[in-house]
Amino acid sequence: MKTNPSLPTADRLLEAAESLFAQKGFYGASIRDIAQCLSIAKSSLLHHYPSKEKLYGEVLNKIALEMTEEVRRIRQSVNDEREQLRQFIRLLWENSQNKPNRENIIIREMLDNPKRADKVKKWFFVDYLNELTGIIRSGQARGIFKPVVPEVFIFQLLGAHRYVVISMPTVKQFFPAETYKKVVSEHTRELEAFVGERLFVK
Amino acid sequence: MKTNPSLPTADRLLEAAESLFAQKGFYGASIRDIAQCLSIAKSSLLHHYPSKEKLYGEVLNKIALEMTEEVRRIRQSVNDEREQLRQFIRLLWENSQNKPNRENIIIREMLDNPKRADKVKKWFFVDYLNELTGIIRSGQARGIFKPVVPEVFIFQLLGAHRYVVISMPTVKQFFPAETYKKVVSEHTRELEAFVGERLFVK
DNA sequence: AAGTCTACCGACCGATCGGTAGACTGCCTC
DNA sequence: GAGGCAGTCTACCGATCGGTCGGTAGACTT
Repeated sequence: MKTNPSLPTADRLLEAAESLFAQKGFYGASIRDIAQCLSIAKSSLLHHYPSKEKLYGEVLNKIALEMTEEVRRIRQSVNDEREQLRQFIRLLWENSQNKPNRENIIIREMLDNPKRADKVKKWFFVDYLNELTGIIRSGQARGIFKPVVPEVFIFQLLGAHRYVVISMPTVKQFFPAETYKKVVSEHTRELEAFVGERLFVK
Repeated sequence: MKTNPSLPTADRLLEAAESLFAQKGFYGASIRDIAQCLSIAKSSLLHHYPSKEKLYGEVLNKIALEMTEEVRRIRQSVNDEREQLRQFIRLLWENSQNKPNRENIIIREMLDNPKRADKVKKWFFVDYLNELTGIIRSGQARGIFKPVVPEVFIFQLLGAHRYVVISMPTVKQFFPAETYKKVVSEHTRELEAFVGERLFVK
């Protein structure tokens, strides 16, 4: 794992932590390994982040802020909610290519959250989800979306996408190469068809 | 964590292991804790399963066999592929209620698999997935299903379901109680609508 | 020049990890 | 009754975990 050497140490640690937490999960990744990515001592990491939990929290927080901001930008740049969703699906796909760690960490967080969550007042991704359900509600108010339950629809859309993304390495390994190619090329098309048929009023 | 005391120790260990691996993942769960669920010593566990990896593998294998068998039974009991899929969705929902550990373990396995998989000849869930894509292919051959890519469709369907299931605890905690109720009550209805609109030829 | 701050280090801590060795116990078989 | 075997135990191992400690080098302030 390489990090950008021109960044401050604290930011490079966030990068390395994001990558290792994504690969191995909270328990599987050790702060020694994370520090080792920058060739610094573990105690130096603990100088920047007082505990492993805090470091993990900062990683989640950074991801959640970035993702929320991305959706807000889409909502501001276009008015039509149908186009907002199309752009959102494109964004999902781009991020799964450019920032593949995100999907892994988010899903791991959902799995581990019930055991850690009592310490957290507000969950990292509430804002993000509210932005997304906001798009649905707004479209429904204008009569161009069917009356689905916004939360269900968004969770299913995100699930359909993220599950495919985290499945990719497995598909690549255990299924024919042709199958893998088809999954990659047809995935977003299918997502768009799902949204179009299930949500958009004809 | 309680296990059924009338079962052989080896089976009770599988039960306990399934539960703990589901909750904490492979690294987060310790064989000490698993043995403690039965109030036996850790070395007694290692008498039944020679290593943590082997135990984990047995858990996965058992789950995969059960799930594959469930789908096979559906395929044998009804002929119409549309009805097979409807029953499969019902099965997904029932299992998410009765055997909530499964979804967690499967998703954790997909996340961790790339790092562990080199030791495995054949992936645990290949048969299961082939049964499911088989339903799609069979329906397409009979002209009652649209020409989607079977693998993409199945992965998206499974993803839409499993993501919602693993999100439930989080939704319950950070969203209004009413939202949680709506997600529970509308989830399978939405899945059925997804299949109906996206797959079935009208 | 003295004091202060940031960044970093190696040494060390208690706890826990997965796994091993050897002894004991009760049951079945010869 | 002897021997084997399955199942369980206590005791222990080396490795690694997250975290603390005292201290150092250098930049900046006053």
